[in-house]
Amino acid sequence: MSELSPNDAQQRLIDGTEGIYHVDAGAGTGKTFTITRRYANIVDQPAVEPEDVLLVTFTNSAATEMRERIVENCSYGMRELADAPIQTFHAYCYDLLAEHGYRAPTHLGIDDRITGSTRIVEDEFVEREYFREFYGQFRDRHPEYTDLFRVLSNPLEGLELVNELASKGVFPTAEGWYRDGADALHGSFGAFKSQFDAVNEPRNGGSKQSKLREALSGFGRSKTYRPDAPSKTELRGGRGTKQLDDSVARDVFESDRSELEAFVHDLYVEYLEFALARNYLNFGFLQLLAFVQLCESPQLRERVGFEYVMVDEFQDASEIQFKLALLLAETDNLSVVGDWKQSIYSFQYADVENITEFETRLERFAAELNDPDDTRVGFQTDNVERISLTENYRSTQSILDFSEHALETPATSSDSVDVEDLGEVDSLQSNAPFDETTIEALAHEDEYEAVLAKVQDIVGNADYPVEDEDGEPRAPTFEDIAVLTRTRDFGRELLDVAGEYDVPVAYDGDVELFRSDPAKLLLAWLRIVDSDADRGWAVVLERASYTIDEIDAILEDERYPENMAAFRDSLRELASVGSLTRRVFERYGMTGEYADVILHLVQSVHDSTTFTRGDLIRFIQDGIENGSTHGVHTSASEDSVTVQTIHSAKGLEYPIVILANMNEGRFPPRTRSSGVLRYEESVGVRQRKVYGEEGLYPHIYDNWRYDVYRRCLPDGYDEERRLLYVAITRAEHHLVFAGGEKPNTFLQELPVEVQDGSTEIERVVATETEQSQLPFTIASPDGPASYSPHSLMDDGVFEGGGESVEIERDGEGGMDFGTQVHDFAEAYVLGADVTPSNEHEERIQELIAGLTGELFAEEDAVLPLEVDGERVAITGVVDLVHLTADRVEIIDYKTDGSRRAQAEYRKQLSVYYHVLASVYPGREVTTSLFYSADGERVAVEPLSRDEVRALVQAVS
DNA sequence: ATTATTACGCTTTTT
DNA sequence: GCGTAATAAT
Repeated sequence: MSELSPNDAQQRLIDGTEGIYHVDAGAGTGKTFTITRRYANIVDQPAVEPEDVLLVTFTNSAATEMRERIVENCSYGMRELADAPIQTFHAYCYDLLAEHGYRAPTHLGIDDRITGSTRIVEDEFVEREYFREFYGQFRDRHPEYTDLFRVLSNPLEGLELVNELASKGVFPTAEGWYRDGADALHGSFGAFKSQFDAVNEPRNGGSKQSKLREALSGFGRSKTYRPDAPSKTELRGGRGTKQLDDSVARDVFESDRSELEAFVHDLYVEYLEFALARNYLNFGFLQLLAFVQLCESPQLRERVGFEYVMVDEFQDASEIQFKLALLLAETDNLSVVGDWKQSIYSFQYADVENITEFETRLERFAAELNDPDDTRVGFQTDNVERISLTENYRSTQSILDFSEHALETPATSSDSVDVEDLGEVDSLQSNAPFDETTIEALAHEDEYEAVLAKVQDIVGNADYPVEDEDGEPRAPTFEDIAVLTRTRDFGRELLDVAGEYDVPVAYDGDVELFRSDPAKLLLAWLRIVDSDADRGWAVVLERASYTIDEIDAILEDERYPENMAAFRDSLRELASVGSLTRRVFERYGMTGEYADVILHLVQSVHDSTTFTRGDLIRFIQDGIENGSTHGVHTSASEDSVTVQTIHSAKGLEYPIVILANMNEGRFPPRTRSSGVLRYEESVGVRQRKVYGEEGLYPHIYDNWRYDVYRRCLPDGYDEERRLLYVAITRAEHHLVFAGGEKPNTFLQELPVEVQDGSTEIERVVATETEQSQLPFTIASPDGPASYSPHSLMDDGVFEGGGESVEIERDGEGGMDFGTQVHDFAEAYVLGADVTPSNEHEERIQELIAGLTGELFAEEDAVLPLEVDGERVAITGVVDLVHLTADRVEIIDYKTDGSRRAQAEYRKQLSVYYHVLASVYPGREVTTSLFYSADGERVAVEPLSRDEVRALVQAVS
């Protein structure tokens, strides 16, 4: 945000430090700017210290940014604000419990304590492992719930339900439910009935059936209900009936759920006890216990309560977080700042009604929190001042005007938006220096290619002007463009295709860790160690460049390569999966970020449970299947297009946004609605499936009541429209919508003409100049002046470092054996008609045959280095450079006799590594040695630039 | 114009 | 198993 002085609305908020404020801060309206000024204004009062002001954000990075920007704007320095409560709800709750939460579990009747050693489980997959273990014990302890265990085929749904309840402030106690939790679990017929009535109203002035009746047209299709269920006709009435009978509502709502409720209670409280006994808390429990501790102790509220509470990004808050804010507010100096139109995190329990229904929820929650003997919210809640920030500092007016269409566009052909129900949309006014915006849409069956072609069309094109530093128009570069997508998969695919054409594209976001090479290899070795499983050996052998025929033969005879079998045996002797993991990664020289994160995960799971190899196998398989993601740092290269999900682009801005993947398929997902267990405020806790009576109906039946009531719950496309809105409002100057073979209704209905995309992509060629970017000078490495890998092979003596080392040979082919093999390899890559004359050459041939993409051999693989315009020679030549869309593999052939000189090879490969890494930014560069004696490929970890530089300088 | 039935594609997002 | 588009039936 570049504005220097606040506008009127911002100023009102900055100055209005006292009282309750509900701020509608639209996209790009200088929200952070205003909040930091307001904060500065508050703490600059003589009677107010930073510790009196709670400023809540939803990410740690947002908290850090806030803190930094506040320092710029107020009289306090970074040191004085270092401990100021500018943090996330989770971080605040953690601190609160660490200091005051010792007895928190006892308020729920749980005899346990929170201590300094209580950890937070941040990784959801690690927590799932814990939960699985808990669930196993729970099952054994509760034979009375056999029917529910059989219904709940996926135990993790239990965890999901527990987290959902925790996010809404529904907590168990040892004996029952905390405060009014029991009511919450039952739901309220009145609330349900009004939802029922709303969807059961006939449409088109009575000529058309209600939404509810239409939604139930498939009632009972492909499922079996218990015999007491009504038939489809009984439920809906005959053809021509317009709505369901009123009595259905009561029939659906009232059913005996006592067993389910008891089950949910026991599962919930016993899992909480399990976690506490294991000394860990998840994010939900963290907030749960902080809430309970605050609720139960007026003294604590007195002590930690804040004179001022501000919540940023309030549309991301869950119900429990709203309530926590109320408990922490000592006075009515409470302000919430957010934009309901950007609420896209419902799967993370964000509750958009916190902000759309702020005033009524505030009153209701305050009333619920207050007891006759304990006033927890001690201020008036009926005097809320609303401020709307509408001056936009990001986008052109064309884009801002267009963005409103997102909220009104139908998502499917049968969908319609009721503008009345929409909520208040305060139109934004642009501040852009010029508005030469293009808004266009394209669809092409080769969507990836079409998007990349569009990127190339835009870059350098004066028809797509963006702003330079002085606010003047300039032609765009790759960096100005962001491709936003709904799914990670699309982004990753686009990255692959971009690699094929050398279009500079970088993916920004988490990666699917378990689908990476290190994870797959680890899984393979685990399977080998466990049971010599074929699908383990196949992966390992393939990695070692055995051909399919060879692999088949080896698996058939179970005659595994000796060195591999020996490695397997050594793994079998290891006691822990942690050390096994480390050994596997060591063997392959995998020391990168991926391997580190996997090792860390394995160890964190292993530390606190009895984790076997079998468990680890399942853990990784799970990760692969579910595509579990983890933050792994990928270095951003220079001028390149950013690809990211819309969710991760929230809060960011780009001159040009291409919103891709606008294809059929519902989004965002609604996993919670399809689960077996579900909680909804109006109807309470419900189960979708029920079990037939023992002996009579041996199958699992669907619960017809569930099928009806779920059609009464709000189930629109509002969040999907908001996602669209968020994507559009990221754009400063230009917008492109892109779809594939089957564009979705959004793409068809938005007021923009959809053109046929072009797929003509110009291949980008790496330029010579990039090769001169290495900032260090290369001198001859040590060793004889004419040294090369070949010379080593030729005479078998390496004279580096002043001492001669005799290379041992198996006597397979005389002194120039290595040269022959290399000559064969080079001829083979260059397309000469050669046949292998020994098994070394055969293995190299197989290695090369298995590589797709471009291959550079021998002399072609030499990369001249230029430093300050001077050509610098490197002695030695790598044997093979293998180029694919996303990888550069540098491979040097060795027979087995040369292992002694590995340090030297490493140095040489490292130089190539850095050269190629700068020539092909964005691709993964690997260095390895291929041993033709056993067909094994060994990864070599390249030295860092500093290490190479130090070595080179030491020699020269 | 409205309602009923069938065919088909997809298993998504992340503090 | 679910929702949607396409198609058939009234």
